[in-house]
Amino acid sequence: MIINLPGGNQREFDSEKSLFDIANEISPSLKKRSIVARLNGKLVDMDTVVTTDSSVEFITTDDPEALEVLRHSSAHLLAEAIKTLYPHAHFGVGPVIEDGFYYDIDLGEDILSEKDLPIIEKEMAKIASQNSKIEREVVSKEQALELFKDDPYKVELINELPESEEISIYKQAHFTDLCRGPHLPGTKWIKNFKLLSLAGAYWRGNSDNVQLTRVYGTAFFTKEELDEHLNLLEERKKRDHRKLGKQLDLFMLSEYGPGFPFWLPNGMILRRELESFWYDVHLKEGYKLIQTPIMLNKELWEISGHWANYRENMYTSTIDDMEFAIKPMNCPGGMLVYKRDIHSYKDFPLKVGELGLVHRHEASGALNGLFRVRNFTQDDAHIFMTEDMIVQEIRELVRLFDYMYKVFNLEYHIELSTRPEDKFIGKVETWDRAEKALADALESMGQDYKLNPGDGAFYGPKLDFKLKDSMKRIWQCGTIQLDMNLPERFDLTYIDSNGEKQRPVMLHRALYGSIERFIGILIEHYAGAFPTWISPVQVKVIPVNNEYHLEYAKTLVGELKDQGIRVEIDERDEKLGYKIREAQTKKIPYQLVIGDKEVESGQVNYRRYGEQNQVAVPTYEFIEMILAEIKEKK
RNA sequence: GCCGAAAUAGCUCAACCAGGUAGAGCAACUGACUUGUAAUCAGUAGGUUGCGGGUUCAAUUCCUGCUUUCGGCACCA
Repeated sequence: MIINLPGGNQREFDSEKSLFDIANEISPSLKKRSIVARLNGKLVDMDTVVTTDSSVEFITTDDPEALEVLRHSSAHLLAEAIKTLYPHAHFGVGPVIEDGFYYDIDLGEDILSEKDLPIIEKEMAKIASQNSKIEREVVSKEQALELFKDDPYKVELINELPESEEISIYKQAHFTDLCRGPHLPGTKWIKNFKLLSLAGAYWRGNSDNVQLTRVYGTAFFTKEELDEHLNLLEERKKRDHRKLGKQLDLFMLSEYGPGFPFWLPNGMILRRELESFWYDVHLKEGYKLIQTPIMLNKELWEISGHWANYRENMYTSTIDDMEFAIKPMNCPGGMLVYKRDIHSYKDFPLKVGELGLVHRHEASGALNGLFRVRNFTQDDAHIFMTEDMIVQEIRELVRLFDYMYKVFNLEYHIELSTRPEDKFIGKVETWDRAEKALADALESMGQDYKLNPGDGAFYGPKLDFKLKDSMKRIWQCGTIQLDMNLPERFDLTYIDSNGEKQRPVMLHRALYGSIERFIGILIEHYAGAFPTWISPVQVKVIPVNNEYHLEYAKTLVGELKDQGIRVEIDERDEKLGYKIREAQTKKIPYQLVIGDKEVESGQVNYRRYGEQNQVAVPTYEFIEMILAEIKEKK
């Protein structure tokens, strides 16, 4: 039997051997470090016996796959501990997730609270220290059903496994789980783990099903890595935009309006900067700007289809015996504007933008700071054109989006969502053409994207721009959606070169997505230390001694204000250190300390936020520098 | 919406487990100090303990309904 190893090496063995033995033959230390192995491309347990010529790659603790195995086995260990403490517990699923693992558990009448987590952890550690072997066994469906007959969730899973699939179970000490594997050779590897949180989670992710208790945890091979991860979690909490929003006086929320954010003066500056940037860019790009009403007659929403499809999320009001709805989207209003005029193919592409305030009644449990609110401003635009313009327009948009996101140093990836399986309107051929147009545009630019089959809106395929925040959550911000529905429903037309009426193609697109959410992401992205151009206060002037330096400081503030720089002076009778500390905690980009030296030389002494060194420059030089920085959006 | 947890001064938190009508730091205000890169000192004021109901001689504390927030789930045209 010949075993091919990575790097073109080969070993020959007379008889069948377990992967343990093979690793041992290569080197005892390899055996010690190996968690699982890739046998002919498939990850398997170390006690797997190899009988024929094969390729083998040992996965050691250094490989990323090993971490997943560790976490998967940690989930089993968690289950075993729970089973020990709560013998009546039934188990759902316990998979590995991005930063750890979880297990869904039915505890019957029992309720777990955070206080129980350390107790469970202790039990886990106790079991792990016994170093029981984790062993795989293949069973028939009947055996599996018999084995898990008291576990209703497992029975459900077993019954849904395809007949062709081999059913395996994993045994460790006093616990056996239905599992595909692979797993660690033994529980002794599980040393550095932590249970993090509890949550309710619907069985199989369906809200019609019962809710199980989900325990989240994480695990690493070394204590250092675990500590580092836990520190990271702490760090992320510090960046939480809700916390920073409070500290930096950006926005507030009130019980009187759950999900309706209030913008404070500092937050308004962020908004206004983002909005005026948006307006500038869009005017440059040839967009026309409009504003449509917040509230429109129910009949309009019947035409648009929102009344039938989106009513649950709409706020309504009856006025003069007529029913009105507050707009959850801007498009129907935009349609009315389009229909006001007769359009020619010569007008195309017609790009119409609107920063429109929409209201959506989101589920109470979904609300989350600025990330999920009930009223928000969409930076919407509708682009009307002929079908053969699609590829070119998409290219233009991807370029525009890329430019805007780069200004903020934001990472993103694009997803192409295609026709839903059953719920869609229009002809399949039209969908195919539209999807191809989107894909062609991306490919012609060499732009990578992920395919999201069946995830399109019912009215058309879309490109979503997903930004990653500091909590590693993915947020949909930008979106480009082809709409094959509204032009039809509103009977939009244009006159083609033959003088005949035609149906235009329409794109919806949003770049920030929602200004509120985008600001939330920026707060966390910058940890509240905004680049100068959007910073609510750009410069803080601090006189060393009011008696001698206040006058000069005030003159300086005047000069900066004349240049449009947002500057504040701290003229309180406090120690210098006190005022500096406050300027630092408010994360103001530049603090200028004005004392004798500056007054005498006509200079300023600045310190950039996040830096320790102080720089003395002539006032005009400082002004030139900061103006350039603002202009370049740094 | 669902599961679980929480709500005390403007902010961050204590007192609650074993009921006896709340305390600290920061911020605010007053005064003194007159300062060179992250907190000067002293004093003053600040609370219907989220809202309502119940148990009790007595409720911030125990029970309960509601509201909001947090962690998730579901949702997210």
